[in-house]
Amino acid sequence: MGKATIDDVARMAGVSIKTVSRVFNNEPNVRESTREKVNKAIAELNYRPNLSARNLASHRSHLIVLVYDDPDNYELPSFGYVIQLQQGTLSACKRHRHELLIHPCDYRSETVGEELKAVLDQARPDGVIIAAPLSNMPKIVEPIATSNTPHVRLSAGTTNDREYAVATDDREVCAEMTRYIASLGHKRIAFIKGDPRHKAVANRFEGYKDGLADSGLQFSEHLVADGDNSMASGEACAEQLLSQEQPPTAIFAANDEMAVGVIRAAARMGVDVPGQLSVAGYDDVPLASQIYPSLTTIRQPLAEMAERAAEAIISVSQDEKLTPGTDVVPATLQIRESTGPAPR
Amino acid sequence: MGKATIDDVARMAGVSIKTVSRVFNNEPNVRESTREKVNKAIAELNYRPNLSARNLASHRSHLIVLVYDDPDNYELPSFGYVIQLQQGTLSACKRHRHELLIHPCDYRSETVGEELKAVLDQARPDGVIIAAPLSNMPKIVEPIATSNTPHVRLSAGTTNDREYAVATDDREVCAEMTRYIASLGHKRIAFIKGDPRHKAVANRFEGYKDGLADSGLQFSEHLVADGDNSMASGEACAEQLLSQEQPPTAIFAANDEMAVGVIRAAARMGVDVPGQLSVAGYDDVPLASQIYPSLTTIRQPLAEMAERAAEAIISVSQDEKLTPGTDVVPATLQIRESTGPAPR
DNA sequence: GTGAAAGCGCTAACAC
DNA sequence: GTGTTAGCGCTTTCAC
Repeated sequence: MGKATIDDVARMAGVSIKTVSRVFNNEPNVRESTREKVNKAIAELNYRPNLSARNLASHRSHLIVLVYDDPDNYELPSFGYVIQLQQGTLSACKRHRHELLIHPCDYRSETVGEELKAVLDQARPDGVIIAAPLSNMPKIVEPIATSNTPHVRLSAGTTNDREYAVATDDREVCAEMTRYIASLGHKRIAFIKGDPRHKAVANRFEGYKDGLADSGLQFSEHLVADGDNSMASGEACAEQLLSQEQPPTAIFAANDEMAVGVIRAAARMGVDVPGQLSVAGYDDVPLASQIYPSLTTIRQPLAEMAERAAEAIISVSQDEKLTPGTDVVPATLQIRESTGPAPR
Repeated sequence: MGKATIDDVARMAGVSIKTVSRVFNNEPNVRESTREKVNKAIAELNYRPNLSARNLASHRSHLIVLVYDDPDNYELPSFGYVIQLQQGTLSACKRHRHELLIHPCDYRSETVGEELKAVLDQARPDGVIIAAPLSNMPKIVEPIATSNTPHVRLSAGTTNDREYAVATDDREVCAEMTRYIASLGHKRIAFIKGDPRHKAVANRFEGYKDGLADSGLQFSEHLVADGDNSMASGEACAEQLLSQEQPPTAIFAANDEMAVGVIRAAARMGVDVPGQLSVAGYDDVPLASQIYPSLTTIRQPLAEMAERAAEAIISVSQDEKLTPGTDVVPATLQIRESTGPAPR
């Protein structure tokens, strides 16, 4: 009655439980005829090994935990973010008969670290996938890392060469965005750099320079400002850039937060976006499509990234350690209202 | 290091493991001073019981499975549905230290029943929450029922008196909507029925008739059209209804998709909404608040329904059986722009 | 190739 | 009140 145990199968097939275990786990050293007998019994009894028993004995849970920012704090547009992450993870899970446990968390909470530790200690998942922006928060990542659970960070700004991560080809797609802006007729395209500690952000700056070169535009230090990834820094940089004698007609910020800061600064200064100033960001955070004007930005292929992360975890749970390095998945432009033809 | 076991705690507190178990599970018959000693050791070692071991020994997994229609098959509007279900379930889970395993499924798949059985046999969750429309499909519900796992169906059209379920008062709220429309002065209020296979939809029609009666209006077959839940069918029905000699001044559709179809048809026919025609729907899909004019509709409290279902499962996993019956969570009218005073 | 025995970390049933 | 003894259903180790 759906409750067949390994003993039932062993009895029915006339072998020991160990042999059943071997067959089910595709281990070698089983005679073909024995394997068939066992498989027949498994099918007949509709046997499914009890996950808990398996986990307890083998330290493998066939469980993956997905950690992301609680959409409770947002509105509809962020739902797509969550669903994509889930779908990507699930497709890998289904393929390998793993289960997905979701764990949205509020990074503002004091106890979020404790909470995560509790989940990992209790459920002992085979691995954890940490979505951006949480993947960049020590408060989140550290408890997971110290719990010794294999984990994959998605689009982590900083990468540790000893870990495996999944990210997008920041440099290439930033070059593409820059070329797109140039194609609208802009000649003075500024860039706001992000926190220099984030390696990814450095790549974005390189991409911007590549794009300028590709478009036959001159790079100028006057069109570069140093932000720190915060909205406030975006505002400050925008003010600085726009109060020059030859202000830019477009500003490309290394992340959406800063880009939103630019839009706010422009509004305050009476600069029309996109009429007088085009603005672009990076990440396609939910807010990007909510503000007015909606933000042209770069969108990461979340489902595919999550899927790769899950695959990595699953493949490793059968062997040893996640091989260090970063898997790169291409990102795409999301053209919205904040960019338009150059003025005049 | 985060791997403290019950033995470690027992040793540290100078008691037996059974006493630790008792303390952790809040069982009675432990002297207060002992309890304190143990709790101190638990805190010091940061002890978390291993879920698998617990499950194996107690047949309680502290896991809830949420089953819903795979949003892969849909578009953005359905995401809110999924997120609400998840959030409702999660808030009950967090409160009781349970974990949530999600299982979207494609009801079109041949093997969906097998798949569900496999999940339940392996993970042995404390319970399963089945969201509509899957909660109405024998193909989905039956494998779960026969697996003997406690399950709660959300908004199931048909209910079995031996089971516990959570639903909305479709009929009552539809009567309420009808009365509301009548209160605006409308005398000819039409109704568009949905797919007849959905029992819930039949209830909506009954509610419409109740509402007419309550308002002293005559029911007329000429004011009823048969849709199939699609937007296209809403358009077709609207055309049919509006081209009568005595066209209705209000149309209440059994779901939002069809109501949106009505609005589109009206726009095409040059009928002003709500000036000449009031329109109402059911479900409060995201699109309802996005279109112009925004749609007056009925909102199901999905998160709350899921939360109740989870609470029921959790409370029962500590005792015996889900008490049969249907918990009714009231749906509410969302009055927006598409309804207004009757013309003239 | 196959099986017997020993546990994984917990809870249940029953002592004391 | 508290501890002891058995398992839960598997995998692991190691013997055969």
